[in-house]
Amino acid sequence: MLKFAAMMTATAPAVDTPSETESVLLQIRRKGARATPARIRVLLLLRAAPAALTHHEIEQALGDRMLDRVTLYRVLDWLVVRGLAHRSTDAQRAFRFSAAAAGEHGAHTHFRCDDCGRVFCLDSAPPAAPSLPAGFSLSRIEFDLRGRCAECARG
Amino acid sequence: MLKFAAMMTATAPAVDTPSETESVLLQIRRKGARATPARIRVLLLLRAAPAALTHHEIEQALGDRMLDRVTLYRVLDWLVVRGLAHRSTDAQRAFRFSAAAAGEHGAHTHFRCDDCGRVFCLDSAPPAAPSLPAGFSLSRIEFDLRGRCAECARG
DNA sequence: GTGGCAGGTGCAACCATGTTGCATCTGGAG
DNA sequence: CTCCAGATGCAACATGGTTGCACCTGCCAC
Ligand SMILES: [Mn+2]
Ligand SMILES: [Mn+2]
Ligand SMILES: [Zn+2]
Ligand SMILES: [Zn+2]
Repeated sequence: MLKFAAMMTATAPAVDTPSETESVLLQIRRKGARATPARIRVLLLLRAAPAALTHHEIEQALGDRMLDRVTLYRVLDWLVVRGLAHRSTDAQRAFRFSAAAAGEHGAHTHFRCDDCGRVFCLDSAPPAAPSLPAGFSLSRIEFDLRGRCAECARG
Repeated sequence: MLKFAAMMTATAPAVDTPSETESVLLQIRRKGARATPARIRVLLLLRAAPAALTHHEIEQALGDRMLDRVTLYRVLDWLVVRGLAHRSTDAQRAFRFSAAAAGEHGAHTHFRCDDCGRVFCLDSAPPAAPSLPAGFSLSRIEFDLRGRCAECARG
């Protein structure tokens, strides 16, 4: 599977432009918490990523300036609880994290690559819910498309 | 969460009637493999289960006649590879297994309880796929409804 | 029926992913 | 500048799943 470092340098502009950093810093402060380097760097990464990332991929991407493993888990949990990131579970039973688009809420469509395991967030709105058995209550719809991503299909 | 043993005795008829056993035995032999007690018992269980089960729940349900942990993993893998069972990943990042309905193929709708983690297979057909980015190839649609099941909503 | 053996099983060790407890450190309010 | 709630790092633990290898057994040939 593609290393995230390569993915980033290949497809994305510099991650920590002053404007992006400023935006992230405010996003964090607005939640009434400290804008620590750990949170800032991780949120910048997620916002620049073209797909949802695993804990491991984030570690790789942080490179030499690596955070403690546990701190990274805690930063990610914090981002999710505060609604700044999403967490989903991939086919390899690992969590994947993506930045929540500002103001975004509700259901949300994904494509998961069975080969490399990456999750791509699609724009198209998910379909409406069918009726459920009696007594069941619905809180959220997850509409996942599975197959191979362009990268993996090409290789 | 509800113990599977209780679930079974409460809702299902005897699991190993001669006809069911015979059917399962043939299903296995037709794949050109040995009909071992491990495979037979596990497949009977999956076919009788009202929802997708975790490795752990299957262990519990086997009770005193427990298989080795690893053997159970291998039996489940074998069933999945041969198309006799489905595997999905639940919100607690554990695999869940269900018997593949005979001759069934293609997409397939689920309800996952956020409380007890069980996966219920619904009958309704999933919606059609939206268009994908260039180069992506679709192999399967996963349409999951999340919320609380009747059991958990009541309690 | 009775071997023989490919395929299946058990056991021990291992790995990956995520969590908990606790001592230490620091962002940012005052 | 000081102070401390909140953030971090480190060690230990938990859970779910995998690998390696010796031993066992369903099932086919005879
Ligand atoms: Mn998403
Ligand atoms: Mn199913
Ligand atoms: Zn891929
Ligand atoms: Zn439930």
